Amino acid sequence: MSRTGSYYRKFKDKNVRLTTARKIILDIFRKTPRHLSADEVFLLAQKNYPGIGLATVYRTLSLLTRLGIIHKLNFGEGRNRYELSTKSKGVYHYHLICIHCGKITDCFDPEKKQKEFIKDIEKGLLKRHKFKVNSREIYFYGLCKRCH
Amino acid sequence: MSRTGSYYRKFKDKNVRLTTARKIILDIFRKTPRHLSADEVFLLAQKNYPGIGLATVYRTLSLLTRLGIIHKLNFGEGRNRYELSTKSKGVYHYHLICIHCGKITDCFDPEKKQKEFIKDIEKGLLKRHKFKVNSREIYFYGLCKRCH
DNA sequence: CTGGATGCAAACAATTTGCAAATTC
DNA sequence: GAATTTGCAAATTGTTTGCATCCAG
Repeated sequence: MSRTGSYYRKFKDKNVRLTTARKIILDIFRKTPRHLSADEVFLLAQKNYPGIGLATVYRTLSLLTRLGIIHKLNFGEGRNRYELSTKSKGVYHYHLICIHCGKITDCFDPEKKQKEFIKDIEKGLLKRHKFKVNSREIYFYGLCKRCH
Repeated sequence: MSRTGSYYRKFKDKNVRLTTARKIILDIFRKTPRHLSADEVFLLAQKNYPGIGLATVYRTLSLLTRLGIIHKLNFGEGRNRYELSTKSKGVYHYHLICIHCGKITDCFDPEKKQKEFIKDIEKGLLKRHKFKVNSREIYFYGLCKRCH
């Protein structure tokens, strides 16, 4: 509830209505540690809320992205995926994509210095390019454990 | 010609036919320092080769990607873009995407140490995850010079 | 000459949109 | 009660595919 509350506050702040569909979808992201496609969200949502429409899912995904609550990803599959934004927690992670079997792995930064390094790069971007970084996406493509 | 030759060799090696359409499209990438969508490639190709079909463009993009000559990118616009693969030259670069105006900027690594650092991360991925990195994509989303 | 490559149109798939009915505040 | 939000179906858009014809090797 405490964490949920912090999300709900973002709705209030922007004068966005807190509807059943939106609560359900937000909950799905909070409970599912995966990169979900619109379709997958739709299927999961139907379990608790039959009758929800796919269009609503799309509209909600777009809204949550705009609110900075979730983050859109693309692994080159021809569709988008979404994950809870970890920006607030300051957790940086990479995505490993196997070019053979398609498996996607989250790789949380095991070393403090890596995060520091990325911050360094971002400072440089601000100084040299006047570009203010909001979020970052780092993908490594290659062969996973099982495929090479 | 010398560089072109090195691309053509990849065709020969894989027993892939060197057709007019393919030469034209390869040339477009060699001459255009931008991230091109299939549609843009199609339009540019028509200038030198009217009558080329969009399907051929798509098939060629897929082929060149498979040959490792170009690299597929996605900036969350709902379509893919492609750029000449710089892997062979060992040049790493980031993409800066402005979330306000949509402008995309290439940012070539200005400091040697950054490249070294990424190599370091990749060594770690191999050791800890047994994941062999083939290529990487780094996107920074935020506000560009003009938008903030 | 022969199999791979092309162009065209039709097929697909993900996402978006218009609109009347239902909800939230 | 007023203004958003929803569900549905239809419309869009990027990409893929089937097939007869064409062309590189």
